[in-house]
Amino acid sequence: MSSGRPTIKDIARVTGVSVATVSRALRDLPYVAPETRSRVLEAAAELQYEVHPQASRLVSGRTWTIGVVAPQFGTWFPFRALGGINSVFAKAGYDVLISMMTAPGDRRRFLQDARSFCRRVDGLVLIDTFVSLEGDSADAFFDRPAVAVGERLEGASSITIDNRAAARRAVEHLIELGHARIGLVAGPPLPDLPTPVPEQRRLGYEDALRAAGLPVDPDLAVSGEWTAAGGAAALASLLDGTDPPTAVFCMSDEMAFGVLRAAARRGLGVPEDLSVVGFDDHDLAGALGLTTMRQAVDEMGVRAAATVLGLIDGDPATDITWDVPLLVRETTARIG
Amino acid sequence: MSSGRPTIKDIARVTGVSVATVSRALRDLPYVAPETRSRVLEAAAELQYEVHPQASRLVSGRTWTIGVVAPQFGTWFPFRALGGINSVFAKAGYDVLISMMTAPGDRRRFLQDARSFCRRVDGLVLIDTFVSLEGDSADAFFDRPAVAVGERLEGASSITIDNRAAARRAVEHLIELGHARIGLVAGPPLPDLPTPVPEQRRLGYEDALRAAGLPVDPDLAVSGEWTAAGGAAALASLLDGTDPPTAVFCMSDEMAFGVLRAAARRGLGVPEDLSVVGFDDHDLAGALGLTTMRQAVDEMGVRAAATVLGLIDGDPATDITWDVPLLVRETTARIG
DNA sequence: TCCCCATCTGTAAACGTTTGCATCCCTGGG
DNA sequence: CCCAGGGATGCAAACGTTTACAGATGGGGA
Repeated sequence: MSSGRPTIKDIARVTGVSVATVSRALRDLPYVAPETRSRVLEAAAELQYEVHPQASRLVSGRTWTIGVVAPQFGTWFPFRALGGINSVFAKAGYDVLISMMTAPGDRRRFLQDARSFCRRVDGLVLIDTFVSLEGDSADAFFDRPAVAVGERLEGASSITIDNRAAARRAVEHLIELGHARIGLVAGPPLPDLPTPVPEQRRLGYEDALRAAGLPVDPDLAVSGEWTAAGGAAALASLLDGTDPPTAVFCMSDEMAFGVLRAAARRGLGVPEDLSVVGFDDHDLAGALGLTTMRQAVDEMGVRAAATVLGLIDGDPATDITWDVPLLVRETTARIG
Repeated sequence: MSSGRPTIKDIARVTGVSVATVSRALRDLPYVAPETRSRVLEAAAELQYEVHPQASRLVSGRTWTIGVVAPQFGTWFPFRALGGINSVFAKAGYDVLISMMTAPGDRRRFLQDARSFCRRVDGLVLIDTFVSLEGDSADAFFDRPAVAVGERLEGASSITIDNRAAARRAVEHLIELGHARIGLVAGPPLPDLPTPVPEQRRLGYEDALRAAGLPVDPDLAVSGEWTAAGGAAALASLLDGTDPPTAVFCMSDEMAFGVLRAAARRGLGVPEDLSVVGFDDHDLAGALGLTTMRQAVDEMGVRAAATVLGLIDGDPATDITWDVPLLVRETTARIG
């Protein structure tokens, strides 16, 4: 009666041993005679047997699944990270379950479903989720090994960057090149995603100015959407002001791309007339020659995944701060 | 003895009914007295009960999980699609399991694991996977409702675009503007990913030229990597030839971005000196003013997901060809 | 009044594994 | 020759649901 997929029972019948022995043989457990084991494996191959995941999971308690939570604000960052994360887990034999927050309303839904989502997985990677700001809702995550990338999480591991220091470094670079009027192209706080990132980068910008004894001119800081179009609009308003900047720091590369484009349309040469530095090292940044702060997202993803694996094996929680080096390319130059 | 998470049994004990009744009440099945149902629901809420997915899946056979397979060649396309796909499934109560092919070797691994991957899911979305070219390995996918996006799949549903016609349309646009020497910035066939896409787009390019009575000059077709850098390199070699083109069609927007950049570095004005049309409608295309063929990836994803849901409900398989309209922006102009 | 049927509920057998425990056999040391 | 002990195996009870089936109750039509 082997109507459906073969089960462990079928193998037992064929080889003449008990299901227990088959189970042990298949999982390389000790106390199985070599000859028995090979007979079992042979039969399994013959029948094209594959373990029924649900059954195995029910009794063992392990799901062999990792949950990855990612927002879809800005497609670039989370997907890149996902690539790194996935490769590690695939190699380790884990399935990857994703939960993306596409629309604003998704965040509430996500937090509500968090408990049941966690129940399906052995571990979690939270990308830019900022659950730490959610109070008790976040508790759901803590009965599983979890690592947050982009935020520090009490009771879990984390991989973060120092946004403030990195932004400061970017602006220092411009100051070193002799710029004194430096604009800030800021992204707004995201609706529905309580991230401190924009604020941190703004503070870094101000830190650099103050440390150099330069004034912090509110007219030089404008914000637009976190997109190329937003960056273009921001630059336009910056250039329309009296006494426009000779350089700008953009909170993201995508915004910087918009700035580059807007500058070109106005006939402004980059970097001769305007220096631009971005943040991220977007896939296109290299090809477009954008000077930027490199966030090695895929490597961070790999590391996050490895950390989860470690936590599952009982390693203690760790907080890693990832380095964000300045990458000088062709959009910044000494003030002419 | 409720040490771990509460089970259906706990609810049964608390409310004084049998587990069968609890199960029925929780799932909104008929033949449960309204008063009983409300008592059960109350108790479930009280205990913070949640169904144990593995147990439920074991017996019912449904996993409430959808598998999404995506390559990570070019981060843009698959992630955009994933966003659309995910939103639909989340709403319908399905988990989304992903399998990404990050490195070349991943493809073989993926095909080997296909059978067991399929076993975990109720349905599949295959993004640019081109399993149809794999012979019997592809059979694994066919015992589950599946929809392929990007290729036509015998025995499954599909959502595709007509690459040849779209490419032809792009080139026709250039011809209509008076261009006669039109370059092709082609992407190479991908290692490890047997896709007919580059070939199709090349044929479309040639179709347009031939239909207009223009010669197909092999010197005008160069290929570079599927990246902005590749596009830049391709344009360089195109311009270094004798009798360079006045317009180029790029097989992807990312390549077109590189072309734009390379043109600017050479002091070539776009579109005055060179017209450029891309393919995809990348996130950045709008902000950069790139004329391109719009592939509405997220909508395709949404549609693919909805199709899978339909297949699960017993709908017949369908093949959808998605429209790819020309989007005229600012990188193409009448020759002159 | 009787019977039938619809509604409600409970019992128990699945689903396909894993795993604690018991059993048997065999070898080697005393 | 006996016994200890470990290797190899089997038995059966879980794991937490779903679901076929059977039983109980009550109301309405003949």
